[in-house]
Amino acid sequence: MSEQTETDPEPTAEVPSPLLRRATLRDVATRAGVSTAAASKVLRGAYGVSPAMRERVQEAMAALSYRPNASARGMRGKTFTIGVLISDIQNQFYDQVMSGVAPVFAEAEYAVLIAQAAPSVESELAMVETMIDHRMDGLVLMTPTMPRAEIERFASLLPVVVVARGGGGAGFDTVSADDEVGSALIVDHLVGLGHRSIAHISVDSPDDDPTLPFRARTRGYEDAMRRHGLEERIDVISTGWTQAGGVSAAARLLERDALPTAIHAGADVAALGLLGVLWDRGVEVPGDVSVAGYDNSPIGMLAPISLTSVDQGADVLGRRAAELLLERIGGRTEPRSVRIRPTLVTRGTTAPPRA
Amino acid sequence: MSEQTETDPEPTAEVPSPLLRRATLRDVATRAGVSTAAASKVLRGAYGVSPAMRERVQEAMAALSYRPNASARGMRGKTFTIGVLISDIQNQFYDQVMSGVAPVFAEAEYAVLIAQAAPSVESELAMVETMIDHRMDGLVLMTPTMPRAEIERFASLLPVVVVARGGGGAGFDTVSADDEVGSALIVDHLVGLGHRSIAHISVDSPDDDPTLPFRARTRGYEDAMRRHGLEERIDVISTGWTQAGGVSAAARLLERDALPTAIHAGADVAALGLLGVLWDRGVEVPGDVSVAGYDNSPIGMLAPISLTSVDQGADVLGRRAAELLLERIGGRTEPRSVRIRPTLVTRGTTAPPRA
DNA sequence: GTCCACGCGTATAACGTTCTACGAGATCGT
DNA sequence: ACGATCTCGTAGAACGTTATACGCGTGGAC
Repeated sequence: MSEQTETDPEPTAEVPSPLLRRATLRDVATRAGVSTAAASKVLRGAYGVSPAMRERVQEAMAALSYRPNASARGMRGKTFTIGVLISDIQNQFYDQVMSGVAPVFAEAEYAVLIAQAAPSVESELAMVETMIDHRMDGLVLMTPTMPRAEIERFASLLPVVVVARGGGGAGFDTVSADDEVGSALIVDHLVGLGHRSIAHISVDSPDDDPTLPFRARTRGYEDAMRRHGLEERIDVISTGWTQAGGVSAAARLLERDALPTAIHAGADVAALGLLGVLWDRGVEVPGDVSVAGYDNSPIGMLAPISLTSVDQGADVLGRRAAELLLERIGGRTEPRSVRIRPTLVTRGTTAPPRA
Repeated sequence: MSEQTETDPEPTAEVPSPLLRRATLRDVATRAGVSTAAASKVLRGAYGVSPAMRERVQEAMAALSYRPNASARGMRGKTFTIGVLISDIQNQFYDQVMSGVAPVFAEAEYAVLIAQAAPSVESELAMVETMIDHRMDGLVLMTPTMPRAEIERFASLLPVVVVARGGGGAGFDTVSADDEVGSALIVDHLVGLGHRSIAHISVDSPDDDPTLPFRARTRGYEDAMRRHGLEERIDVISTGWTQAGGVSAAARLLERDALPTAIHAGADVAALGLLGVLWDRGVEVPGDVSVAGYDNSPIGMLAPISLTSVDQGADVLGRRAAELLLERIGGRTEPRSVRIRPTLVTRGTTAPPRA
């Protein structure tokens, strides 16, 4: 609307109608008495700047509280922004992962923006496309359920790291806890307590990609059962790893003549839904039935719940993922695959079966 | 966490493509045999396109699976992207709000990206700046704790709607539940049960802006106490509305000679932390002390917790916020302020005091 | 027949960066 | 003394859109 005067006495008492009029690199350059190219060099820490010039430009930037326009940057160079895809933001696990991710990118001066996907492959794909539209410099995908081919396709466009879905990839990195091992930890623990009738809640999905967490954990459960000579007792209930999934699993179990003596719920959220129903029906935990979750979420630690679970080391997962992504942005192309060994956390919901 | 193993799968067959080579509007135009200006018109649904041309261009877009470059768009026009600031992503309340926000923007063909702030004003400011750097078309701020002047400043740059922090604003809209009323609902409920000794957990913060939720809820508590002639019994413990805040509030209370007969925890998360300690110490709830939360989060509904709480209508809050933001983007400048009446949800953690 | 409005397209200048050239001095080896 | 080299700085062309300003037929009104 009106022209900008540098000798503006009072910092605008009026409403600034020129939507989004922030200082630009050209403003900085003008104020510092150099070319925009020079200002850009200072901004990027590029070669060819004298200490004197750097000083002046930085001063001008501070004085104008200059902030680089990410859109403009995205047109030619980098945006210094990382995109994170989270499907189930409810799940505290991802929040814990983020607490590992955030400081690494903050340290490297990358901004982080999160895209929340609805629980469907289409939504995941759409959100990833959106992040690419915004020219993010790299992507962290939290337990994507999309086909691996799609992940490869994205990875051919920009650096990608997948968290909590193992198996490695040709063009991207993966960071995950070993779900088969974690699942076996639970079975071993329950068998060690004397259980033989152990049910497992899995996810009802047509996708049988072996790297999907629920496939891996179910495989770990089945292998462990076989290893203990309990092949006949393998008992998988496929609903879903949500609170609702736990509720319907409980309903199915309660329809039977007898409950199993232990349930490996696959995820804490599912265990919570399951526990809610059991408690309501007066089923005693761990008296009548032992219950184990997976993820070691903060809620499960609460005294009245005290859920036995498996810790995936979420923050470590997040930190390693961020580090790998930075490496990839730095130019590495050989894929890497980090696998963390999960640990069992024994609490009050598991105990020996009633004699 | 235990140590991890790192394996490197077979090296990449090849580096797939020149990073980020997607179809551009020019490609579309060439394929359709028109100018880029024409293609742009079709893309934006602007005036001056014949049905035939529209047809051909749309066909070309589909064939090339064209996606507009948000960075380029951001340089001149809009990015069709909304930014959401969430401070405490742990808190399920915001997830519920998002479930109201998302469909509205999806319908209007806006993408939504989330910035997660650490719990500090500096972090909030930095994340908002980041979103402006990316030339978002509008911002939804979830319970920002930054000074109102800062919000006004941002609102002078782009459309802003504030959720769950009331009071209205000069240059932005607000959508919130009435915290004073909600807080009074709890006090009335407890007094109705016969309680007279009712403590309240608030937030330890130097900021006394009356629109901050914790100020409003504490005000509501105090007013209600006065209204019931319990002015002398006003008892505010300022720690924080987090699980940890609940834990330290519990510690402070247990140091005393006698516990209050009821506690208005201010937030479900704080109530959970509080409950954990009480349960551990063998304090019976609601026998020895009644506890009420605020937010009506899914965890509190779980049978063994069964937390009395206040429902803010999170999804309605989210939907209205999104609608208001779209209006603002559409050109409205008069501020609007939506206030929702919260409702009490009575559950198992509140009961009459022991005679 | 002229005039003008209208419908439909195109040409082109931004937008704010990055980055490749390139030039002007200063420094240096011989 | 004289190129060769290095250091520090500038010019200017992208990048992919949007939006303004035109141009050019058509056809209706007079």
